[in-house]
Amino acid sequence: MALKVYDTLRGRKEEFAPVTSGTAGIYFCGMTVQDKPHIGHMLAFVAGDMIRRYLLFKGFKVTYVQNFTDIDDKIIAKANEEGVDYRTIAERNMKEYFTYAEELNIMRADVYPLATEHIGDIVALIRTLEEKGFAYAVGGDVYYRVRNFSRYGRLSKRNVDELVSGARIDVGEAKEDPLDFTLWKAAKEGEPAWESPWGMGRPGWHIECSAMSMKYLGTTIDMHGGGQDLVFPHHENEIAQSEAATGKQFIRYWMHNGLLNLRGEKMSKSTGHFFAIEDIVKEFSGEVVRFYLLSTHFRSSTEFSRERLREAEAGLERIRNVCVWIDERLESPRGAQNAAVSPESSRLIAFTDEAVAAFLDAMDDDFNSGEAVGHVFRLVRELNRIRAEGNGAEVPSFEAFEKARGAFETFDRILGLFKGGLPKAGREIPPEVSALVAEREAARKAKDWKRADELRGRVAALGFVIEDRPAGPLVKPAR
RNA sequence: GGCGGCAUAGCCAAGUGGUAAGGCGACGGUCUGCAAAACCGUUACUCACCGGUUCGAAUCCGGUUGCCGCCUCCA
Repeated sequence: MALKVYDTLRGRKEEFAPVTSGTAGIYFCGMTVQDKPHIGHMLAFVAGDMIRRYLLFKGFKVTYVQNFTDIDDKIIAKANEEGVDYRTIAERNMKEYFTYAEELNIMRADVYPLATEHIGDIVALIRTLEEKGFAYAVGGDVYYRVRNFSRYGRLSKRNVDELVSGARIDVGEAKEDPLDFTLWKAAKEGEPAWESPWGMGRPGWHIECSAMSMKYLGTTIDMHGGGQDLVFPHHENEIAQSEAATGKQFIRYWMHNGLLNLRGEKMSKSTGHFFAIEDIVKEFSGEVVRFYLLSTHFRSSTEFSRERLREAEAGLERIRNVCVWIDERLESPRGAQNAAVSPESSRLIAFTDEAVAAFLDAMDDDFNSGEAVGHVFRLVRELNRIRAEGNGAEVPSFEAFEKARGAFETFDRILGLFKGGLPKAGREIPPEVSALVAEREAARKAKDWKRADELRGRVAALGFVIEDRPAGPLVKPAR
């Protein structure tokens, strides 16, 4: 099945056809680093990461660019508030981003362009727009002439004439039309500023993304992603700027993730109504947070909930347990001795193939990770069933278990479930823990349950849990 | 007011023409010294409501109700 991608502009799923066959250029709108990242941001970046991983899995040569907008009014305001340079604020929040991106197993982008490091490209783009009649300078400001771009409003399904009522002219602005937006903003006294043909100033919001995306990915880019709240005006303006300058289609597929709400209200930096990822990661592992975010299709908006996180934690633990069991089977010499052609084996191999195929079909359908996760769980249950019932001759073969492990490797590679690769059987148990476990086994043989429970308590205090299996105790790190 | 989207079990959630994935939870059972993990069974005769198209609709069309987002900074 071919990969289908929902494009916001066309409003429907389309078969993915990149500019150059076999390669995919993706630009993902990163943060304006005015504040620390919240869980809603992370949803967007996890979604982008999952899309990228899937394209890599499909064999595409992917170039992934995620910007930071490191200069804007809010950053300046924050810097003034704290009495520091704007860079201090920007750098601090970028560092925060990287810390939690790593927690959530988000791959590093190929390029992380900063607005302030691309002033030359931005100025050049504005000059082009000026020459083509799409931009005009008034004093030290430069504006985009929206009504000159006939396709304006197509992405966000808005009619230019109906937009006028919402638009407004701020005090001190000298726009020709209320719809026009700022490309370059003259600096006030004491503000960070760069040289330009229009005097000292800084780029407006929107233009940096046009300049940087085209610089790294070309004039026509395969995919551009971001939150649904960026559709208007940010992405609408990006199209206007880029296509007016180049005369070419800017983006082939617009991908917008749904927003994460909190108590029925969108999380927002400006109102302080949000959960910083920093606080959530104190309660749940980054892997759990990621799994939670991927359990729903990225395009639907959802409600942030600790209860859902707890459910995700339980579910991920199930997957982890089965991976550990597969590893145990493959590591045990007994596992290798089973006949390759038992009915159990062929059944498991067929089931695994079917589950992987269904998983990939779901991913091909607009990266439907929610459905894909369902297929992961189907295989989990099948394996657990074998584990519960299977003993003796009907245990599947080494090859069948290898097949199962391969399936989970595929799931992990695409969804990024586990930071250090697939969970393995506990082979790295500290000697003091093993000693306690052995002591407890002796107590259990002697039916000294009190002593056994006490020893289990001591093992727990060291951060490990014991599961008494028919074949002996399994020790694993507590989660 | 304009534009867009969504309504599926106790909760979350997949499903765009062929008769309801999956997870969490709950209840009953199995295993177990206990626990943990796990398995089996039960948990939507039905997909907000009303019409229509069709041999057949949760899925398409029209209408109604409710919720949400955007229209201002925002992933």
